[in-house]
Amino acid sequence: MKRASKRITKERVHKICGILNQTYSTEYKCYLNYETPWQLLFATILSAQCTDERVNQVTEKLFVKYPTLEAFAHADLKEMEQDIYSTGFYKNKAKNLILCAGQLLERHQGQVPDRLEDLVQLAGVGRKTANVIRGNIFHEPSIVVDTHVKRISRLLYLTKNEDPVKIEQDLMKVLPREQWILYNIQIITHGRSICIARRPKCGECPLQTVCPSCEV
DNA sequence: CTCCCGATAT
DNA sequence: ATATCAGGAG
Repeated sequence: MKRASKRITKERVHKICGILNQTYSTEYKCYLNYETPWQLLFATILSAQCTDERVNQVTEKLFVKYPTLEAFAHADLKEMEQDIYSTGFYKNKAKNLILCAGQLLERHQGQVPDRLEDLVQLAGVGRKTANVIRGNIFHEPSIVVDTHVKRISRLLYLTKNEDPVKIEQDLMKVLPREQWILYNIQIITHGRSICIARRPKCGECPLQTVCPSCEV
């Protein structure tokens, strides 16, 4: 097959978005299960270096056992470590959940803040988690650079950077604003099903004609 | 930069 | 055995 151009042209970007929208869902629905904003925040904190499927298994029980921010804030550390054990990094995550719950109650009246500066001040919340909240809860156009977005955006030559902040800026320049949140959700779907980190299934990839890294 | 860290696929 | 999974903090 003819190698796709590495240039970031409007035509190639438009094609990429078109294929993604045609292939994957155009719903603003993430894969983490939650009922309230703070539950999405906590689920996202737990999702660091862990599959969202496992996070959902853990949070299903966790949000029943600890139904409120107050319950989290007053939880026993060792007990919560066991409750979230299988998500990995369980000591850090348990400590952060308890701390974060207290911070939400003290600083924000139990509400999840919408500003990036406030979100990243919370325990266990970095730029990626903050952008997930801004996109999914407050519907603020935002680019979420997770492991899939980083890997696949580089394969597509939409960025040459390694730094998540620079990748975020590159993608904001290139992608239409209304596509920002969708791009993230669709790329995750794509990264789990087709463009798998270990062994990308280029033969089954709908982006063959626009991906410079295509191995077909 | 290092450390945190279990579960799964290959 | 090793890479990878919706990263964040010191």
